[in-house]
Amino acid sequence: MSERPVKRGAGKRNAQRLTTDDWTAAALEAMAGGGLAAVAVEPLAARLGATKGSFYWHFANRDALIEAAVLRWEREDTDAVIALVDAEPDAMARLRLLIGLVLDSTVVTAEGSIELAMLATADHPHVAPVLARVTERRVAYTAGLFSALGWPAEEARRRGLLAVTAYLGYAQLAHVAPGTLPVAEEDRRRYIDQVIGLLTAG
Amino acid sequence: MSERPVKRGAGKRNAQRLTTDDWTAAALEAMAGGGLAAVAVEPLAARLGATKGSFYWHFANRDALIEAAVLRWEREDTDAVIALVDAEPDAMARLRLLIGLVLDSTVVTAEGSIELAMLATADHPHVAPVLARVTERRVAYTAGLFSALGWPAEEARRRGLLAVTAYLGYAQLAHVAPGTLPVAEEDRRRYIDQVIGLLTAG
DNA sequence: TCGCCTCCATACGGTTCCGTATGTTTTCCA
DNA sequence: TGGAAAACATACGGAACCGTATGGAGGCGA
Repeated sequence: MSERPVKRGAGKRNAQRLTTDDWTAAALEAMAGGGLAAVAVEPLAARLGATKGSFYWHFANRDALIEAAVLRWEREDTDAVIALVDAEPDAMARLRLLIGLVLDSTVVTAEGSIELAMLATADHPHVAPVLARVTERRVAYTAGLFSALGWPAEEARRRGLLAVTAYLGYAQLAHVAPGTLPVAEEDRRRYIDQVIGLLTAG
Repeated sequence: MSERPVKRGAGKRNAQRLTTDDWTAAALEAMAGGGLAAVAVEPLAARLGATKGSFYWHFANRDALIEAAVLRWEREDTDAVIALVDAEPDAMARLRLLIGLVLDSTVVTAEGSIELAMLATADHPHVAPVLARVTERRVAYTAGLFSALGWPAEEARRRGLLAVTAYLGYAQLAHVAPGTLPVAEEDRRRYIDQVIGLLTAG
């Protein structure tokens, strides 16, 4: 447990004055731990060593904080994997890298994932459009990978769709029934190889 | 919209006296619509045309209602598909039937699914064990299907795992980005055929 | 029919959060 | 260095919920 509130992004001074970024960072942190319901003004203020007076100077209301937080998440955290994978020149290696990265990410951030919290509140008016955009980008990118591997557009789309569902479902499994997943490193590797093999079969 | 509160299971009389089943049914209904947070005593009582006085006679507290509701869901609603599929004698036909049924179920109950609400509150002390049991049963059953199709145990396990993640992910996709899924009946059929083809490839 | 037990309504206190109103401190610049 | 503006604290009212306390209506057996 970190003693003081964790600063996100470029470290500001450790003074008392808070910025809007401090609040959105705390909001995302709270969201990762307790879902959207944990993004509550008064608890957040207490966690930051401040009061509501500070918050309501930076934001109009709780809803504005939520919107700013999820938009920040979309902007800063969702394209990281795609950017990393896209640096790889070989198409097949890109696919391998992508599958390996995302399946590993589910176990690393098993408890307290922001993404799981977003999925858990997908109906919220400010969460829904963000999730829709992020998801559509992922499907399009993954489908593009299969296109680059030589499959025709519709076939590539279906395989990309299956790949994304396999990731989303894996994240859910890691959350609700981690015992069903392969734990040993060798078993994990075999599972990933199997997924890649089946996704590129035929 | 149904005018009067919907009775779940065998229809009781329409009188004023409420049973514990009436309360758990209303709880599941509320959960499907608004998640676990919507399972609140006072709103539920209002929806049933009663007051909290009635509720606290049938249950010790809100937590007891939640536990009873999720246990009822596990008991009554989670093995329906397995029971249906298991009646089919041919193994390959069982797999086809299973995949078709579960992928169709995601679109039918797109809004207001109890299962999505459970996944969204997977951390709750009473929800977690139920979800874990249900998920493990599903993985085991699906792995069994692949075993019956001739694959060795570990290989069957991996394919069953992939099948379950494909379902869970599909349900999430249908919820957060339905636009990415095939809408036309022909496209849906092609996608299902593709999934089955890849799951049984090699 | 009398009293008991079941089932429910009413009324209350307590908690947690939201949002506003208003005063207080800090910063920074003219 | 004074004073406005920015950044915060304090205090309040209100909503939504939980849980308890208590009393009342209605069936049912003795």
